[in-house]
Amino acid sequence: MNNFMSVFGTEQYFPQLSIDCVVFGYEEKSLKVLMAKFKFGKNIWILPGGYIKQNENIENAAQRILFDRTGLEKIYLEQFRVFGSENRVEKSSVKDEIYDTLTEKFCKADADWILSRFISIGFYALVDINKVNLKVGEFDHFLTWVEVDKIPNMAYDHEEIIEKGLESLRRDLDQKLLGFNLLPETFTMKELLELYEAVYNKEFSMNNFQKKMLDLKILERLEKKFTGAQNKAPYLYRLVESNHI
Amino acid sequence: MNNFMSVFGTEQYFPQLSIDCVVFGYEEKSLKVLMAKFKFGKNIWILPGGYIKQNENIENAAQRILFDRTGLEKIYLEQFRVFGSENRVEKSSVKDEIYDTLTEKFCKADADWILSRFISIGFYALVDINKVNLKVGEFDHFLTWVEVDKIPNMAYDHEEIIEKGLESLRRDLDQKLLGFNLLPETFTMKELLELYEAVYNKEFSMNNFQKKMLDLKILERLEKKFTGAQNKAPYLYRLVESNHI
DNA sequence: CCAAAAGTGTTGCCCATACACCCATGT
DNA sequence: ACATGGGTGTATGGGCAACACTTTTGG
Repeated sequence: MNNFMSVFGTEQYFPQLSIDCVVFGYEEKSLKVLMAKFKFGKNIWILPGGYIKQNENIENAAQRILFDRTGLEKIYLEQFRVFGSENRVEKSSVKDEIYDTLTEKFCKADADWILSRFISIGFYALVDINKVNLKVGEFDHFLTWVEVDKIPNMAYDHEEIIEKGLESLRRDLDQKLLGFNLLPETFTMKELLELYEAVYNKEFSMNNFQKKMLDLKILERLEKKFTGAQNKAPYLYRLVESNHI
Repeated sequence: MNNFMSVFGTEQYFPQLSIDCVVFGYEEKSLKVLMAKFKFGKNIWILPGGYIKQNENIENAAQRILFDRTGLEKIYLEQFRVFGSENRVEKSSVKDEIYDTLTEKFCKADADWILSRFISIGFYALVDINKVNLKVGEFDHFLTWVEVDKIPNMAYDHEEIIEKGLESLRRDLDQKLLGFNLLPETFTMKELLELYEAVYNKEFSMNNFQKKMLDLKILERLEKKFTGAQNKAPYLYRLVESNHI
């Protein structure tokens, strides 16, 4: 194999620049983050990420990277920070562990490219977890959702990226009314409340929360949701069209 | 001159990745931004920027770039966004205007490197304008402060960068108590008020502002400042040490 | 004493919180 | 009828804005 030709196709990408995504989903009253078990090495967990093509803008690159993993288009995305300490990759144990495997699978040039020093643009994404169809990426063994308070040890600085992503989400959720991106089309007020409680890891009182939400005039009340439980049936709500972000 | 060797020294930097800084200063009741007249071409205005060395972290690179322009160390810096639409540089008229000049001054390889597609990390910086000693950078004809509401047409997407930088400053100023970075050590309450008015382009009432600031318990009252004016002399204040950011 | 501007006190409003209560649902 | 949880109304307190007032300064 020729050492000067990339098998992976590195020429089409920006060198030393990557995107890492903190994809948030909400399920069973918990806020979860999508992560991948790395295909090579042992027990290496990483965020879904990828590279930026030379003729692609950054947001589109992130959309493409996430479409490949989730099958979803037009995901809500927010750039929140750039990560690039000198030793994110080189000083990590991951590098030694996978260098040989990458050289075998691709070629030396690719392994060097992939394991050079990278600066990574952090995005967070909000998805309706029920609409996601997980599909592994080039370097993923499998993908899985993990609750934000049960994040395992992760490769490189990916734990820090999740942390800063969550901070940014907390800063923006209420201000920009982003929560609806994590829920299905219709939802009860209690489900919305529980989403907020999951994100902020703190309890809110139902009636005041309801008043605040209804005062915003962005929700339309639909029919009641009869669950068969012996109590008053809650109303379903939907975000009025013009307020979708 | 050898086309394969860089005169400018591009090998030491991350390719296609730059930093652009929106440096804010406050003077004569106005919020100002530092900008440079580009050394080549005609009437091209750019933000102070630069590149990231291979062995340097991002924040340090920004500090270095600004130290070179202002003589200040440990400037307050905040990364606020990445800019990288496909056509920031290529589609701009600036490219054609300066390509030949750059080829002459450096070499073709350098001109190509400098005018390739760049993704730029936007920082905003807050400085005490009186402490700044302006010094031109490699590509600057001269540097100057411009009021935020009098920004000229700028090269590439630098107007957008300033706009987003100002939005970020407005979001952070009060929350993170950053205003003091724009003022000298000691200041009157009115000066602080006027700084806020300049940043938010809106008036605040003196007594309520004063109450809010004093309630924060982060200011210590010093001696009065006698200006010779025939009115009550205002107190000087200083941010108490532990609250410096 | 007076004009100018600094600094303080008082009131009312809005919003978030806490508490109490009423309503629908299925057994 | 009643337990369960959804949904609404009312009082309380803190923070902010508007207004009125007192204090200091140099002429």
